[in-house]
Amino acid sequence: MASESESSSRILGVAEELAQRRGFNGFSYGDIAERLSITKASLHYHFPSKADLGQALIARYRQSFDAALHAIVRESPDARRRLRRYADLYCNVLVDDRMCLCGMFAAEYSTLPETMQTDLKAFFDANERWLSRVLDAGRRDGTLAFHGTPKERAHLLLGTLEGAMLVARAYDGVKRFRTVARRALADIAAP
Amino acid sequence: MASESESSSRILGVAEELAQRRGFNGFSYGDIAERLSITKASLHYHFPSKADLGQALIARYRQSFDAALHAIVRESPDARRRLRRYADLYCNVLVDDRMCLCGMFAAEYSTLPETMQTDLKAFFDANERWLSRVLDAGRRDGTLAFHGTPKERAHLLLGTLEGAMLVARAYDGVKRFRTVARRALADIAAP
DNA sequence: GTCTATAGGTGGATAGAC
DNA sequence: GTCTATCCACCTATAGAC
Repeated sequence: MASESESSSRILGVAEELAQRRGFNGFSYGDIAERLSITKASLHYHFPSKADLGQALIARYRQSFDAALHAIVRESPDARRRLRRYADLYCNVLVDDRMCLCGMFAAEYSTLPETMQTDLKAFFDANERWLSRVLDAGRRDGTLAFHGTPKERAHLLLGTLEGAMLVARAYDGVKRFRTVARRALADIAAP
Repeated sequence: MASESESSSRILGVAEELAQRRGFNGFSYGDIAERLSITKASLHYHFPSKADLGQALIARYRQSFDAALHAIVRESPDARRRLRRYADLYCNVLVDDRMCLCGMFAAEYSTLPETMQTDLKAFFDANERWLSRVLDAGRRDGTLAFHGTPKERAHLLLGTLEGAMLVARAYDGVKRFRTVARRALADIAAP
């Protein structure tokens, strides 16, 4: 893993914002260059092809997501609290008028380079493994109650949050998202 | 409402497929022209700008969706059965390796022309009105059971189905979608 | 309605100087 | 690492002949 130069991480920050707001096919090297007041050629020095840039975006996003998940486990012992904080991660993205990076890339899936497709699935897999464990533990200790396997529930919950986010963005609807997310979590809380 | 020429509807058919698979920013007049063995200039005769094409796509999609919803109401009196058939609409899109047209456009929302944004919201509004009514009726006659308002539930259900679709497509996962959709519907079936 | 031809712009990407 | 300059492919869109 290359230790990131400051230039690279500034580039990734701008690219991430654009990708989350407009999609991978919705921004160009020109857009990034303009915002950073550098040239497109300089960008190609750091990320030779757009596929490289996209892969770096997913890697970075995943790292920060993983860190957030670890923090949740460390700081919140209760399963319901963990899920609420998980949903808050999505919410914080939405208030900044962004879509989840990987949800956005999922929409564009068939147009992405293979490397990005592979890393994208790995991101979702990691999310679902984490959710599965939290759901399983919560049901065992009696704080959660739901039908089906934890894995199935994890699929459902991930889909619900991504989908609620997707639709809410068209309505500038952070409030809408919050209501839906709370409802979804309340449904699996033990009575 | 212009009665559609045969050329126009053939163009829309191809454009719809491309839009559902690759997104509005993921296909071009050139792609359509190639598949229909005509020139790009001919396409511009029928749809002067890409915004016009996009608007026509949403209008057409909404018409066929509305027709399907009416058919469901006509043929299925039971609320649970109606919801199952509603989910089947999504499933039939997915098996063709497509995403819901409007779910795809929702991802690209901020890059779309204003006219398309407006029509997109109207599509979701209509869907949620229909779902609300079905959910409300089902709870009244005792076939469904859920917390919160029918409108809230409609938001949740729509988000869940769109999101499950979004993620499932990355896994070539019709089966995955079906499982998630069944689970979501089972959650609101009366015991 | 469909064509040829073309305009005017932007996309990702590279060569080579500094 | 960043620049200028440039390549070539592709994009949406238009003019005008048939």
